Amino acid sequence: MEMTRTHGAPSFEDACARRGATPTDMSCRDCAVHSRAFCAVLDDETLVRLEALHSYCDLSGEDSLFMEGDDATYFYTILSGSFRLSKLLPDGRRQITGFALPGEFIGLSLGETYDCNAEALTVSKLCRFTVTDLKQIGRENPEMEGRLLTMTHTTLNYAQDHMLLLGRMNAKEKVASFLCSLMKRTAGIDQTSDHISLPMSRSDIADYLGLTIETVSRTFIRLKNDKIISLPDHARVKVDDMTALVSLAEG
Amino acid sequence: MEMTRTHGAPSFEDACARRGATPTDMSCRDCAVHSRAFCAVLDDETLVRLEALHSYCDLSGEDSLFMEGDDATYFYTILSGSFRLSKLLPDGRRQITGFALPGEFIGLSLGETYDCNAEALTVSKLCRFTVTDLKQIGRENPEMEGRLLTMTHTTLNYAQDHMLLLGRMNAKEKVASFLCSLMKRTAGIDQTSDHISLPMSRSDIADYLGLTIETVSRTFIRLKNDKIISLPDHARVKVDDMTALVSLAEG
DNA sequence: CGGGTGATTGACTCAATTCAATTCAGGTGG
DNA sequence: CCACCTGAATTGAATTGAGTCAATCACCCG
Repeated sequence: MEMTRTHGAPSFEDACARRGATPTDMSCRDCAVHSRAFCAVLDDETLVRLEALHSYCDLSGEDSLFMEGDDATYFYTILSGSFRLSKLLPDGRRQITGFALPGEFIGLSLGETYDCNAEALTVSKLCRFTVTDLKQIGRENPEMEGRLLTMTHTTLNYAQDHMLLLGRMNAKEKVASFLCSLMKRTAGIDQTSDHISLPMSRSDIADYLGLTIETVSRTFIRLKNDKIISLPDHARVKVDDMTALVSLAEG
Repeated sequence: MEMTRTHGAPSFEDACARRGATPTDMSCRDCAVHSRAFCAVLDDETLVRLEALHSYCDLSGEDSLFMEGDDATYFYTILSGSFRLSKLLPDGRRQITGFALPGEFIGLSLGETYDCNAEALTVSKLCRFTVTDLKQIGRENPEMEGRLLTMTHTTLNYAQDHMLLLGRMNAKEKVASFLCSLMKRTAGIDQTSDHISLPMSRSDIADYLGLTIETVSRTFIRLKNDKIISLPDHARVKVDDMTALVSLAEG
């Protein structure tokens, strides 16, 4: 599986272990992402139990959390940072199926193994449970499955919208749509004025939108020439004409 | 919303009502799709209750079951036939996000309204519950949410594989991949020898694969010229070189 | 046997890719 | 502090795979 190297995933599943799980004495109820996370529906008593079962895990940018086919040992909740989830073809072509943000979970899978690759985009902190523990908690707390269902369904909705983008939009619409969704999704988490910050590389954007890096680059320039956005630097975008951007994004 | 006409969805949500719900006296336990459906995990007592709550609904090919934005009144399980699920851009461009087969459910949504269009491909029979009743059953039967979670997760997995196809495969790989998945999915339901039957039109295949009908047509011919498939008629495909087809499909 | 729809085929176009420089930005060490 | 290095991003030129447009064909169905 060395073709993943070409996408810069230097380390493995146990980046966590290497860095050491760093339990803190903060309670689950006070966790910054509690209200957004799967555990939001659990009662206080269960939360206390969770505190005994969880461990933490820190990654820096480009670290791989797990790869498709690895044994699905842990279930993770993102505390801070962001992740890219991807699938690969045998020859290395990559499709990023989504970006995961704080509060969201990663690593839930149907079988024994993970079904996608997960890599940190930035310095990130995760809270993890073993899949075994998670299943046990689920059995004892039926409301949790409902919560996981809702969250999985939200992801499915994103996936379906993204299929429409991949299959039926042109480059300009794809980029506009990407910028709009990035704005919407990060709105609640880190409001950075009117600038959209891009935590991912051009290559990530390309593999998310089904384009090449060259086309992504050219499309940003075209949107700039159309006076719809400005590009203060590589990692930031300022929206100058929101109406035009949204109307492009809608198709 | 008249652009949907161009995709041949002549009727509305209440095709059901028009045709009349046709309750039979068959019990849920004896239902042909019971073991595959969401209700497989419910106990006998609950199944008896379901029998009082459900109604049936018949559609013929091209009938629309519901459209994106319609009030999500019913939750449906497919008893026979097949459906296409799609999303539209305002100008009518369409992406088919998936095909639904007997045993699978359609119509589960996060909000008050359906989030995609659902149309019958063939004569079809559905079993339906009101969303209100379904929620009630869910509250009383926690194992049902787990079942819905698994089924939704399966759909999400298909969606992620399909994103890889849409974003990163060429026409030949897309068509090969489509034929392989059709073979795999229908294997358990209606085994029709070594012929794959295509219940959907070229236009449906095109909108599923993110291609045009012309390209789909040309690609079938190219696969035929490569001696990988034969085309006895428009609605059927015979696989002559499975190895080559699979290796194309993998990318 | 005509009419109509869906599928195929052909000729041409073009949006996006490919390949090849070039520029830019951030980090390092003298 | 600046020259150098490296990987990422941009830019340019040439290519091409899939799309568009326009017939034509094949098959139902009345």
